[in-house]
Amino acid sequence: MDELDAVFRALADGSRRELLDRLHARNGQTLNELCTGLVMSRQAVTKHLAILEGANLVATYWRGREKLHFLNPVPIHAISERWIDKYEHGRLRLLAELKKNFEEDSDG
Amino acid sequence: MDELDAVFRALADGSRRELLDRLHARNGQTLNELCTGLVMSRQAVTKHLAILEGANLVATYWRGREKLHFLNPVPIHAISERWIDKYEHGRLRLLAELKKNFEEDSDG
DNA sequence: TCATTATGCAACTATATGGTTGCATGTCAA
DNA sequence: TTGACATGCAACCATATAGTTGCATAATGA
Repeated sequence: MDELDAVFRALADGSRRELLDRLHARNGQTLNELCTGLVMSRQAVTKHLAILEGANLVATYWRGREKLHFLNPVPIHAISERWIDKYEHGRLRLLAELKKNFEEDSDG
Repeated sequence: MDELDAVFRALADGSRRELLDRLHARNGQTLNELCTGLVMSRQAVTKHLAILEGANLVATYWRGREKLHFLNPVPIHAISERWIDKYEHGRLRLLAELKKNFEEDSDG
């Protein structure tokens, strides 16, 4: 369960989700490439990427002096399967409960 | 997109995910019921529930002096559809890219 | 060789976060 | 009516987080 926690925490930040989106759009980018167009400093991006790496969402390897970043979709698949699906299954039932509750509420 | 951010942030904390799990197990619990068995104070639970409410993950209504909490599955469905699915679709391709990259790496 | 480029490391800062405690308010039931 | 119960509100605290700046290191290429 601790792996899930790292992933959820990593995904909590919008800048990190944007970095993932950029890698999703074009995989294997260098740090500098990922920095272009962002308002924050390179160091800030480095830190975000380190957190994504720590959550196994990004894998890296060195090509000369460049560090290439690759998206690893496995942890996202994991939270989808192990956590989100649980809520999706009972979704219509839960919605019905909510609705019923609000109806009772407005009835008095 | 700001709604997604609130949901991701709300889900980042393990205590909050546990509260959602408890409501998923039994919907409509009062604050006191949700507190039982947890190590933190009632006030801490209140704050967590407020954050979940702020992200629309939990809906509440009053019955006398008791506050009932209901799970709202819609935001979880939303992040699943609007964010996670995007990564799930290209998942095998992304994995293949990762694998290929590591093979090239070990080749030299 | 040497300047340039790509990145890392460390120290520092401001604010967000998760938690606490104490007291107030409103509802229920004897 | 009054005490107990369920919850809210506010102040406070320690730590985590997101960001910065400055300097160091290593690869590239002219």
